[in-house]
Amino acid sequence: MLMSRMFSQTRREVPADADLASHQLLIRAGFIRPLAAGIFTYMPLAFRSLQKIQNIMREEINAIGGQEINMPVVQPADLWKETGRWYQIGSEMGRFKDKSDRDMVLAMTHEEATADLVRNEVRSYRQMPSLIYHIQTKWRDDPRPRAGLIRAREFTMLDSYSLDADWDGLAVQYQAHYDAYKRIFARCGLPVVTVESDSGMMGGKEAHEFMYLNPAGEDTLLHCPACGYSANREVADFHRPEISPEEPAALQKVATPDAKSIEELTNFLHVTPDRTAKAVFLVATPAVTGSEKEVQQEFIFAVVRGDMELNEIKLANEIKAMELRPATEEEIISTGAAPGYASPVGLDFHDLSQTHMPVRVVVDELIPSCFNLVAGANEAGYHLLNVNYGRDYTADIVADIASASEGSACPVCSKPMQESRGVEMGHIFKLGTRYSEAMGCMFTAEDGSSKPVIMGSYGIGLGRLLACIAEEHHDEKGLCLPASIAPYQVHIVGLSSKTGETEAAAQTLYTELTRAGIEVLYDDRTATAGVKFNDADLIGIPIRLTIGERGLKQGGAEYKLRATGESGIWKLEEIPEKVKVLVQ
RNA sequence: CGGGGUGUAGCGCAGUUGGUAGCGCACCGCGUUUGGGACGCGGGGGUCGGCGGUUCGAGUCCGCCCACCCCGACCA
Repeated sequence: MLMSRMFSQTRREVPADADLASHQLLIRAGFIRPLAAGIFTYMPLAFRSLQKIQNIMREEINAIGGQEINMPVVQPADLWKETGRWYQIGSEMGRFKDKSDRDMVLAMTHEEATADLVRNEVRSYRQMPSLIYHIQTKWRDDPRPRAGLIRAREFTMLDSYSLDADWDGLAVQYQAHYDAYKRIFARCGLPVVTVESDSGMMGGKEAHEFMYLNPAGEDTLLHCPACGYSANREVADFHRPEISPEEPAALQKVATPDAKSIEELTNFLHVTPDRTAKAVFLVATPAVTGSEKEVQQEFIFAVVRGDMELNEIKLANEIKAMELRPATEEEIISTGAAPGYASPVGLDFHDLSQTHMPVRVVVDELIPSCFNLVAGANEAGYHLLNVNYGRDYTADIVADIASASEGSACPVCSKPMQESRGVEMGHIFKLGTRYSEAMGCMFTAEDGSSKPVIMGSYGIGLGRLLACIAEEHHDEKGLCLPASIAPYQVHIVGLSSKTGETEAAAQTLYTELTRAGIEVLYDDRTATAGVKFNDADLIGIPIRLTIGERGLKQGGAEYKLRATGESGIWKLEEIPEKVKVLVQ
């Protein structure tokens, strides 16, 4: 490629609206251009890198038996109504009507399309195991796109779908993806860690995420250095501390004016947060499948120890809620509780005339083993001392609903865990029969019975991957993408000379390397050396070859490796061979 | 959706008490240059985010709206 003909231009200035290094550099180097919030054009350089990433993906997924297809982005809403996701998913889903007023969906993911395909194609256990995949556009109208390609609204995803006749088969394909994904990230030069995760809107049994550790990440991970346990905070388990027994003391009401928060309360009473109970109020919408009818919301009265945070994901999973939102002050009062001074003590939740909503009390599993906690008195300005679970109140559910945090005891080995931030690069799900049952994907088993197909789904976001690779591989001068995914392998910087000999030598080298099958970006512009060098650093092609009088005098070209800075002289005739060795 | 910020040339920005809109880079022409973002001369480029209001007069003051960015809520 001649740089004088390249469509994209580099920029000297840092774009004013980009914060993250990857975002700034991808724009400055001319890889991407924004069209709207979270919507980008991939320019020729990014397009080439993405194609290389795609080819790595194809090789790895084909190697585990994948067959590439291409499913539509625009889909009839009927499919999504069948699985219930039309109703479960909110404004994140792109919806519109076609000319005959039919509800349509912009695909966020392709489980429905896959299930529809499967129910029409798969009849027999003999057709499985099977694995189909595509690399396709997704639309997710994120409430807050940010960080350039890392959190976009429109993006390309590799998503594959495994089909099995039994659970053992799913386990095999799940593990195959786990391994293939690790190879994909390794080949792209991106370090990732795997963690147990929540299955979120996908549903299903088991899930893992592939995380790129980076402070800019939006997920919080817990990792045990001692035994290797790692999980997303959304689902991370932890050992609750041992509580030394105490004699339950008599309840005592004390005035605690203006002590609405745990911090104010502990300061006022001179106790530590672990001696208090924290009440959190939420309104839950129960999960539904495939039905449009109104569902009864319920009021959730959640209690965790004062030094811990409620984990809404765990809670939602525990009570099988589709959606949780904070309760309003009116709703809290209607249960008889006093906002800021609330506890389940002394409340009767059976009278629904006030709340119009059933109430469930859910307490964290640590609470029943605690003694003499401080809790709200359900009267503004007062708390109760010596509240004991069992004696003073009970719960409908006792469960793990608290978040693990830095230092929490590992659920496996009880050693303290560490917290870190990560970007979700890939997510794999054991869907099981969540979609096949809802959409009637049945096959005839060996014994003649009819059974639902057992599915798995697996995804990697391509743009996010490119952005994180850029995040990992850059310096103050620009990008230095790994050779496996760099848009070109060699960047020839052709300097000008009075005699024209450097131009001629650069042109010859360009032709020769291209003929040898090497991808070359040749800077043939009439710009000054500084401009060319700076652009080469910014774009970050792995091997830079400078053709100038200085090098030609020594019988060759100066090479410089972008990633390491290693440099020297290569004789012109040996360049193709040297390059081939390096980019392998 | 809540909080904060920014919208002026392709990019980065300035624009005072309200008085016909500027700088740097980029771009075009000519010339001189040519090893780390050259120089001279000349030139083109604007619905000052939009609509409405105040005013003799609005980039500037007021109101509403929109877009983009950041924090939070949210998020496979």
